[in-house]
Amino acid sequence: MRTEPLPCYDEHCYDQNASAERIAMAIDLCNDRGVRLTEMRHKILELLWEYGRPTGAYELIEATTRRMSRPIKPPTVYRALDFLMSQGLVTKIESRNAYIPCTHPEYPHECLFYICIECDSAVELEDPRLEHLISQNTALLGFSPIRRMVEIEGICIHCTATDSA
Amino acid sequence: MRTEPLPCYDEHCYDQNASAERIAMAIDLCNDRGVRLTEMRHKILELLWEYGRPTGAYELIEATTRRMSRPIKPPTVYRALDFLMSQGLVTKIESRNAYIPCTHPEYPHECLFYICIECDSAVELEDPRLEHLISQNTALLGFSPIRRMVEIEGICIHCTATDSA
DNA sequence: TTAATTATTGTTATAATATAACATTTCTTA
DNA sequence: TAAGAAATGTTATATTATAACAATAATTAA
Repeated sequence: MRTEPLPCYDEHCYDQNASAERIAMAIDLCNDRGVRLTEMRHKILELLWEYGRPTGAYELIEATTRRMSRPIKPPTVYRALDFLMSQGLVTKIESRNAYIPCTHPEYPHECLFYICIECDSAVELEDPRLEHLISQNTALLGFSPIRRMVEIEGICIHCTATDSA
Repeated sequence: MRTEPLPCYDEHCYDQNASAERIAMAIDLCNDRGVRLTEMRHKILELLWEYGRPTGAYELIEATTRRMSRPIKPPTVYRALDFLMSQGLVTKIESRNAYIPCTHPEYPHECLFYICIECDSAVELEDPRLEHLISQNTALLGFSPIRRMVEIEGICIHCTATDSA
């Protein structure tokens, strides 16, 4: 069972592991948009990058409580998560009730998550063909899409290797 | 806000609204597989077809309690749902914490759900291209998929018409 | 055909996830 | 600096789901 972050297979992604760079990007992005990445929001985004895997809200509540040496309550963390999601900085993995930092908040995108049920890693991919395919279906149905969730659970390459070793 | 069931756009689907036929199909399928569609499981599947939309577990608990004139507790309903999901008769809509009967339990399939955030309807589509696309990505990642969730939230054609009227 | 075994359901309690409502603090800007 | 807006703190509770063990029903083996 691996817990370290996995590399990103997206050509746009220069370094998925660089938590500090991700935070810097988030700060810039919030400045550009005129929204505030407050201390609480910052800390929670930072924690999510450190964890590098889908993380539950209550795990984040405990982590911020430890890190800030005072009790942080659920609404505080949920509100920060709502903000981060509204800015595309974080995505909720619905099938796990867990939150993961977004690799590419800088431009709008539709992503797929490949989630390993053994090591809990999640890889984010973008695939324009998926968007195309969904667009075709929505046109056929007369459906106006707003939010898309594509989550594929399975066994990642590392755990497959470990399992067979 | 519409609540009646929507037609199925899948060419394999001869009549999505025929709850009785769906139940008959489930009975046959369970017989063939040597598993038991008990009274409780039957009732809950029936309720799901009657509701015709993603339905929460606690809504089902209340409905079975009414229908059976005695208190049905959460574990009973959750266990029935687990069984129905294991047989492909029901799918959980993860983004809503809700359950919906599956249009095509008779053969293995990967489906997409188009969920209307106004009328709560959910249309199930199958699209082999999605499967193909995901297979390509999983091959690239060395990822072995087990379970796939594709949920698209938006506004359905009926609500779009109603909204603009 | 009954006893043993397994599968299912009942029951109680509680875990895990999330939000409502209102008070307080912090930030922005007039 | 005061007023208004935004964010956070706090308490309580809603919602979703499962653990653990008891009782019952169905199936199988003797």
